[in-house]
Amino acid sequence: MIISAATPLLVEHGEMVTTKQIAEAAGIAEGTIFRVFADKDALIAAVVEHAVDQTALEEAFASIDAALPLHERVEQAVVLLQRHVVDVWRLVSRVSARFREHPPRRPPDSDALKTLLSSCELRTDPALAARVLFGVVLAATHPMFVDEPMEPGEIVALFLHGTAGGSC
Amino acid sequence: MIISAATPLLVEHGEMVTTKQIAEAAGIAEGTIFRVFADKDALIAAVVEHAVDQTALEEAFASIDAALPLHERVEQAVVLLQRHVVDVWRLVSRVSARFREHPPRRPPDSDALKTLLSSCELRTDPALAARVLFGVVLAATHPMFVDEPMEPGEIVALFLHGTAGGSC
Amino acid sequence: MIISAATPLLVEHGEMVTTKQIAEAAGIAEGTIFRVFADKDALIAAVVEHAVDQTALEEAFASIDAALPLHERVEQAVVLLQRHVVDVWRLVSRVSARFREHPPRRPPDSDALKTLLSSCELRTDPALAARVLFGVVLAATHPMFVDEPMEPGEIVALFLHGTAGGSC
Amino acid sequence: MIISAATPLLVEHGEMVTTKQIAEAAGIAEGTIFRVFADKDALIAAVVEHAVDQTALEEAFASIDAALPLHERVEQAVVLLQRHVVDVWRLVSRVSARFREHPPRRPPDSDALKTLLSSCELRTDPALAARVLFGVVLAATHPMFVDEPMEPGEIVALFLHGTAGGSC
DNA sequence: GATGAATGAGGTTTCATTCAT
DNA sequence: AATGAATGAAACCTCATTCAT
Repeated sequence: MIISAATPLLVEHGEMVTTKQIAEAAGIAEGTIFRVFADKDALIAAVVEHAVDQTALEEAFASIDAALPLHERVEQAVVLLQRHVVDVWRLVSRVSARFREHPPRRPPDSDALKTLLSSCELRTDPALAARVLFGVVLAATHPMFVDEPMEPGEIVALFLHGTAGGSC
Repeated sequence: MIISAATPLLVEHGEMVTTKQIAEAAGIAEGTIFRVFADKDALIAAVVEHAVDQTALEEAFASIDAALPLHERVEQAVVLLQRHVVDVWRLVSRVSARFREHPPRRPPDSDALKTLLSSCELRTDPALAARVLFGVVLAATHPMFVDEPMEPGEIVALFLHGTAGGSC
Repeated sequence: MIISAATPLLVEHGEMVTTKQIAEAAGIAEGTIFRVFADKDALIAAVVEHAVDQTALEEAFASIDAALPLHERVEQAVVLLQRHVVDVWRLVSRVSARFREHPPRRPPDSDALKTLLSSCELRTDPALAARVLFGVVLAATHPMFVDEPMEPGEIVALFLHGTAGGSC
Repeated sequence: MIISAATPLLVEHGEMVTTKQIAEAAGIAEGTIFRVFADKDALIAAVVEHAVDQTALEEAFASIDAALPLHERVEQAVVLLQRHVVDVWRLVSRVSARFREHPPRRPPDSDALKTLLSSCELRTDPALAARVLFGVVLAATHPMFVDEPMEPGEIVALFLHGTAGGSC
């Protein structure tokens, strides 16, 4: 599959990746790429569209049991977001220029995630909570920011209770 | 100055920016670039090195009055980080591939910021607090995540007290 | 039929025509062309050979009644040549390079036309007369030279009596 | 000069000529072509425009002495047209597709040639005379029609007196 | 026999880099 | 020192040709 072969190369090299590299990685001839995609730009667009397709992520959020205690629900959401951050946002940030006009739907916009976070136990509105959760996960997971991803449980605690509350 | 002319172009186009574009923006001839930098790669490296140079940021952190109440100190730090996020991390994320080997020093690594956050009022260690603060600022400021940056005061509240504590 | 589908395309695009275009016009698969012709060059050669096949033209010339008055015979020849010029020479001139070595038989070489013009009423030899007739027809008919073809009768008059003989 | 190097190649190969061939013939690097012309199409357009520029031809016609006897004037025009046919119309006919919309100015449209032929000694109007002269010259000169160009004097005689007037 | 997806050689075009001025 | 025309390697892309179906 061309798209799956191209994705890691696009993460690695950005739009500087060559069609030759992609063809080699996909085990096909260079010309074959252009039977499937009009040009290199269309291929990149397809890779990104495929990567940011959040159907799977949305379904995963939706399948989290709403009856669980808040911190367990959030922890499961964190695990999903961590994987997504590594898989997708490294790609998106590499080719962000092409999102000036039509930015992709962002994980914090997920309705299922907002539903998950619409608890009377939180004092913020769900949309803001989702965004903050994503930000903390990002900073605690993305290789641009940390060498090793943080543990989900630790992320949940920071998200829920903040950093204040020391011993003095 | 070549570097200052090249920086916004590098943010805009990533490494796909051409030396011709940079020369035009800098108001010099294309060939002159190569009297200053060995090749295009050296120019990009210099742009990034200049951008991530945190001397100014470090000094700004250091100049925050340690006698201020915690939330005011943090708010001033948030303002600095927001500016830095917009100015620098958009660039870094566009050319992140070249940081696989030698990643640049990240804002949360700032000693002055850690000192600022080494308060007994926080229950986390300063390094973790700095990282979380950066993550929240990033998610609340970067155009890839929000259309409009959030207010610093709001960010501080989330950082310090988290999202928990609803009315039930 | 591949050849008849390819002919107008070859007139339109010259040798730049693609085998894909020809296959589409002929309503067949691209690969089928190569079951019939060794390669694209052989197809073009066949198209040209078919186009310049003057059997029909020769027979038409031969069927002109030799008992008719000279100017009527010539006029019928002009009509035939005009059709031939439009149909064939637009093609030949587009691919003329391949005739450097083995040029196709040219209309003025037609034996029947020469016979038609071997009249004691003409002061030129038939071969020259045929060539001149063809030249006048060409300049008076080909869309490269005129917007609208001239009337056959007018062409005959010029051929027979030239342009001299004004009122002074 | 790129244009003068490209002209004979365009006559020889039509639009199938490669930019590599042109660069080699011009003794320059292939890339240099694209510093001068936007693309291959612009180069071809420039070659044709240069070739069909009839300023020189027009001036040459205009410099023919109007006081000369008609047949001498015409003979000088024939010589000019013969050279032009060989130089220019072989090129134009090879790339004629691009003249569908805006055909180049044709030699018979030359005002100076019409003036030259506006003699009371001719019974045709000058525009028609010019076209006929061009047609006869074409058929008597172009390598697509004759192996060896005919003598100018012979062409003049055919033009002026036609072919009729045999011995019976 | 016919098909059309796949191929890859080769065409057009770009662009980092050089160097005579 | 600065220039920018020239370079040519390499990028993107086309298309004649092949071959498994």
